[in-house]
Amino acid sequence: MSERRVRRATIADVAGLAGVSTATVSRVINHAGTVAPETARHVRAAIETLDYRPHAAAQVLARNRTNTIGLVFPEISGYYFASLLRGIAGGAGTYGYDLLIYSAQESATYRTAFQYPVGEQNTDGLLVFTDGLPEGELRRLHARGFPVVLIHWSPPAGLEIPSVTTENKASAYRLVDHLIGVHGRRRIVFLAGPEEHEDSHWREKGYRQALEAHRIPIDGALIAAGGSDREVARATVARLLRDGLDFDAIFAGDDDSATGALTALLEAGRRVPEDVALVGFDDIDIAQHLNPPLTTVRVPVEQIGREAVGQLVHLIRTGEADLLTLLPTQLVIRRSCGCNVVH
Amino acid sequence: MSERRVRRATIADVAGLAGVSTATVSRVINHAGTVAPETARHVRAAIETLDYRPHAAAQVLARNRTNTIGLVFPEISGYYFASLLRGIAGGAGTYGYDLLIYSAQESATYRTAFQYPVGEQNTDGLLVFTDGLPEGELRRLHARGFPVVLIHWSPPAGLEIPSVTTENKASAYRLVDHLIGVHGRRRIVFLAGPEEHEDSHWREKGYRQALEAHRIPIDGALIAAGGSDREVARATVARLLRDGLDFDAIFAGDDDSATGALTALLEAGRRVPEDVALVGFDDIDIAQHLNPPLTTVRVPVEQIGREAVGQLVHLIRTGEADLLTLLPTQLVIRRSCGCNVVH
DNA sequence: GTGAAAGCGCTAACAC
DNA sequence: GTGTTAGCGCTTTCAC
Repeated sequence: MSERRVRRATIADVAGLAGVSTATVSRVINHAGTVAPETARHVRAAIETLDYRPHAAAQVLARNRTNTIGLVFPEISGYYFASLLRGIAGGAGTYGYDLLIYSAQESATYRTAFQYPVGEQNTDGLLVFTDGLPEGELRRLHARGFPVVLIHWSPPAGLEIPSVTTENKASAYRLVDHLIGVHGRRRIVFLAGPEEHEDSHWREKGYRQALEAHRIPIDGALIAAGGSDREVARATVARLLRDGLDFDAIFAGDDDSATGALTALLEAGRRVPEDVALVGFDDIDIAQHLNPPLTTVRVPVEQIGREAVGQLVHLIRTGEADLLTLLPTQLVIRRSCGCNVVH
Repeated sequence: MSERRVRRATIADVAGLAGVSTATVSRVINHAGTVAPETARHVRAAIETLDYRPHAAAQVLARNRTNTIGLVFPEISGYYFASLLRGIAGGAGTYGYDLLIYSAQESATYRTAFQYPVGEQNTDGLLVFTDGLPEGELRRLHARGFPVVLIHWSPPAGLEIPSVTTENKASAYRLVDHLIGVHGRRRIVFLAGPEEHEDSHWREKGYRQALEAHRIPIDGALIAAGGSDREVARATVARLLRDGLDFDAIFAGDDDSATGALTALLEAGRRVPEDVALVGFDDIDIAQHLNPPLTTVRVPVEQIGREAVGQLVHLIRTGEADLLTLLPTQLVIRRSCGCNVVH
């Protein structure tokens, strides 16, 4: 197919047709200043006739605000991401901001420029998910006083950048405590995420504290890589099983990993939870549909997204925001831990 | 925390510091025209010193192109969405376009304006997923010759708008044919999606043709609502089971529904695939981790996203694009259909 | 209540 | 190889 483009109407065209000045048209568009009802009607009629849309860039230039929020993240994947984006898109909509997104994974190929595709030049503020931006860029933005809010990670040392995340440590503690206290498990595997994954770090802390509280010595052999990646978790658990490691439970770090761990367990003929209890973290949509349904911690992902937008908008408008927002979680007991719940 | 904003440098500041005109700075920024190497070095030094970033809106206004692609969709959810967005974000990056996204779910609250938050005023072209935009807006854009590409749906009658989707009917046919031909199933439930869900419509066509090919009469009782929503699928299958409907297989419409159907089946004590064979569509990440692993059709979701961007960019740049792009699928046999595959 | 006009920061045509 | 300058389409101040 092929198209011929139609010339777009400008504010001057509208003004001409309505027999008023561009200033008046602008007032009508923005519901600003005072315009006689009759005049306004003419203007609106002209807008309709010409199918006029204010040119966004021209407005931005004149107003000196973009009315746009930028979102940066390292990679797009999984249920978790979709929920977070839903919250962010919803929040942006609520506050009347547009959403410009940039995923770091796409960059390498073509970015030779000296700038990120999203930043001060095209947004009023940035939301950065986990380690979406290198420290240098973060420092630069901070030095310029450009509004930034972090999601699911903390600023580098010395940078006072607000961040929004969830109560990882205490929740992990409760989860592992449940495994030990209620189900008598003592050889609990923890699948740790990558170094830079802060959530995993705090969850491991909670895991360790729970063991200590029950006077169970920490066994390094039980802590293995696999958090935050389904396939890695699957491979890791398969390996532990092959190696004949003795364990009676797995805390998978997150639900995605739990999924992989479950597959490995079933493939090896282990019964869950009879032979090995399994718990995750996040409560992604699929958790309740696993077989057995997964015991986990519900993270209010969508709400985290909304809250982050709220903090950012506040920062943009007032220059102020809470340095740390910690959203509460909830233990979700299903069957994979050994409980026998009707759900 | 609180911030003080720093004044941003303009092209004039850079020109001043480097002792050249703004035109020269512009040439350096855009690698356009000719600039003496020595001069360019000075300019770059000035840019560095002032931490200068070209104001995006000013560039847009002067160039008369936004270099931005808009993405519109009705709702954000599931693995499918994440994969699609990954493809789109990747494609946009490859072609050097920014990505502005808008989810219809956010609108109602605050949009009183006469325009969608994404359109001719702030993008060079639009990607519209399923029924993300009402027909009226589509017609308006089309009338203006504004570049639009549809993903996973067709244009309303009479509108020649390019669309990118996948081979639904033929794939559904092969899937159901497998259930009948290989596993001897004859009472196959189909979980249909909502009316406006085109994919579901074509998949149902494939389902019907496969039955006909095997001379199995279509039984209306076997076609029930539930496609494209996990919870609806679960409830529907639970009801069919309660009602004592006789069936030996389920074609769930998509993997999300298959997940819900599986839960309902297991809760009712049915064995999959022994009592009831189950197949899905899409091959979302989780499909292989279900228990039993799900037999399904692999839809190249990420590639669909990339291809859509490719078509849109071509349309923007040349005014031409393919009216229909149909991406091929692949049957993925796992165990939920009754096959006994090592995977 | 309305209009004139000065920018907003940049690009690109043209002149030198 | 580089500078001058006229827009790009809008908002907003200041007059009237």
